[in-house]
Parts: sequence; structure tokens; C-alpha cells
Amino acid sequence: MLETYLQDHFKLSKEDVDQIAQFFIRTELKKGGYFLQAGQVCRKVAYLEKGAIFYYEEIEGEVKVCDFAFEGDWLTQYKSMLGKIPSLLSIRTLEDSIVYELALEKMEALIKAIPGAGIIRSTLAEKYFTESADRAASLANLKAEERYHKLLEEKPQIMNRVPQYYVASYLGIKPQSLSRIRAAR
Amino acid sequence: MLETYLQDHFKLSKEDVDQIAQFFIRTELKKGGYFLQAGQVCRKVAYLEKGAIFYYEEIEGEVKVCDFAFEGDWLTQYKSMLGKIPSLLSIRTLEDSIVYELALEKMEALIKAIPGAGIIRSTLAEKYFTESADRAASLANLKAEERYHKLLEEKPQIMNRVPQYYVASYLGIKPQSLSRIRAAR
DNA sequence: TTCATTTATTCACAAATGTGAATGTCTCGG
DNA sequence: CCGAGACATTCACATTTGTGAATAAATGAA
Repeated sequence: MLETYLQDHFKLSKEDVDQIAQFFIRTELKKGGYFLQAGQVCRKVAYLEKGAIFYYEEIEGEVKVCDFAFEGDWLTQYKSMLGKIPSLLSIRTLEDSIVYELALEKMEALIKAIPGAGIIRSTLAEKYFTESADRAASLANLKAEERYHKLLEEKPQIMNRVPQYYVASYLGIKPQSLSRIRAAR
Repeated sequence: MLETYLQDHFKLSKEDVDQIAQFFIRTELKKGGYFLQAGQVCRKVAYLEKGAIFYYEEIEGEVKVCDFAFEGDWLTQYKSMLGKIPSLLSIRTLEDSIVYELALEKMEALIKAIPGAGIIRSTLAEKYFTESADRAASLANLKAEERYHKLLEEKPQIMNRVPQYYVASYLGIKPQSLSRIRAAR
């Protein structure tokens, strides 16, 4: 529930939460549907109420996965939104999903109108920056098997909800290598 | 020159630039000096006027380099500054350097006072997010030799100004492997 | 259900990177 | 200028990961 989430995570008053929640639009996405297609400028952020999402870039026909999201996560393509430039990434569902979308202009208006609402934006910035820095650090400093186990701890649902070859791509290895790692014990 | 930089990159009026520049403090750092030490909360951003800088984390006695900066780059530890939490990273010079520091409160005051000044903050956010996302993508999708050549294109001065074992660490490989890659042609 | 397609596993071998040690080179303080 | 310590290179060998192919298992549409 969006309101519950906002109240629990952002310490906003009931009135603020209700007012803020009005600007979000509930959207259902079928499995395989797009939250954002490569080439579009991202003009929204969203709360993922239900479902599973992956971010990827297609390079020379290869799908390169760079992030996943599940219930309770936020969605946006920060770089595209910030720079108002077409996204190189696509953001797509892995399951039927429900998102609450907040248009960029509305977020900006909200932040001006309601002092506490700025935390939504900084939460997104922190999330995105932290995650990609962490992923880079893992890729640079851990071997594939360690990255896999770290990912299992951070996102325990992952092997149940994501095709294994997407997980392999995210880990920076080939599907066969992930199979091998999983087979060892 | 800080003023020149602000004017050229941020399209601010001469008056705004002069006013903004007043809040920066010029600081000289000796080779090996710290801009930020692990454990400190980062409460500043800075423009690197001259010199060379590296960001690293020390894990089990190992130095893990995660970024470099040279003249014209901006410095801060975004995660620590945003979350007001102690930094895991240290930021340190590789040469005698000159930075212009802007305290966080002053940046916030500036942004309120001068409409155009917000671009400083969003430039920093974009820089940091984009760089770590790019580094992650390189580490996941390219092999060491390709990462090395990409780095050479992006930061041509790097091999002249940074000890090679730090470059290796940044690339996610061992110094011997970087030697081998360089020896091949 | 059935069957075609997609996804996962396994294998043998190739290629990339790590490891430890020996050696060579550079740098900077005395 | 010298010499010690830091840094870079090279080598032989170990380990990790990639590759291509064969097979098995899972999935989803009719």
C-alpha cells in the first residue's frame, strides 16, 4: 500500500501522505510490459506495489541486465530523468505488476508545496547511487561465486522470480558459469 | 580558475558567479593528503583546481580504488553527505593539489538564495551516479583489456599520474595482469 | 494434455586472470 | 651520489570463467 509505505518510511503526517498520494497514478503492467523503453526520456518515478522488474541495456543484440526491483522498491531512470535525455536502458516487468507512478512535474510541485516531500527525491538519489556503486565494488573486488552469494542475501527471492540467465548477466558472467557455481554444493 | 569554470559550465551571470565563488574556500593539499578520511561524515563538495585525487576503500588491509579525479572535476562523497553517515571511503591526493571547498550548509543556502545555483548540486549528482553506473557496466560487460583501453580514452593522463597498481585496482584486476595487458602491443 | 520453444545443465576444452616468486627499475631522502 | 623501499615486469603454474555443443528440464500456447 502506497500510503502505508510513505508513512512508515518518510515520517510524514497523515495529511501530507494523503495529499501526496493523490498525485500518484495506479498502473497495471502485464508480464513483459515496459515501464520505460530505451529511447524515451524518463519523466516519472514510481513505487512498485507488486511484481518484479528488470533494467537492461541491449548492446549488439545482447541483453545486459543492470538492476532488479521488487515490491517496495522505487523505479526510475535517474540519468535520463535528470539530464532530460533519451534512456539507453529499458525497464520491464518479469511478472504482472502494479506501480504507482508520479510524474516528474508533479514531484517537483509536491516538493515545493510540501516541505517533507523532498525526501522522496533524495531517497531515490541515494538508492540509485548506492546500488550502482555497490554493484561496481562487487564486480571489481569479488569473484563470481561471492557476488552470487551476496546477491542471494540481498535479494533472496531472486532465483525464484528471475530467469537465471538474467541473473547471470547482472552478475557479469555467462549462464553456464552460474549453473556451475550453483552446482558446486 | 573557479569563476571561469562556473561561468563556462553553468551559464550563470557574472554577478551570480562572483557571489557564489565567495563561499568557496581555497585549500592546498600536499601529496598524500586527505580530502576526506574514512569515518568522517562528508559535509562539503569541492572543485579540483589542480592536482590528482583517488577515492578508495580499505578492506582487510587492501586498498580498493573506486574513482579518480583530476583538474576540473568535482569532489565529494555523495553517499556520506546525503545520508549524513560516516564515509567508508577515503579521498586522497596523488599530487600536491588545490581545491575550492564549499561547505554543505553554504551550498544549501546558496541554492535557496540564487536560483541558478541548484545546478551545482544536480551536476554532482549526475556525475556521481553516471560514473558508478558506467564503471559497473564496464566491469560486468567488458574484459580487463577493454576496460583498460576505455579508461585510457576517458582519462588519457591516467598512466602518467597514477601508480599503476591503483589503476589495476580500479579496473578490478591485479597489478601483474595490468602489466601483462600493457605488454601485449 | 501435447508439443514447440525457451531455459538450464553438463561437459571438454580454450582463454583470461590470479598467484607467488624472481628480477628489474624507479624514486626520494640522506 | 647512494641505497633502501616502493613499484613494475616477467615467468611458470593454478584457478576462474568463457565457449560451443549436446542434452535435459521447464514453460506456455493451442
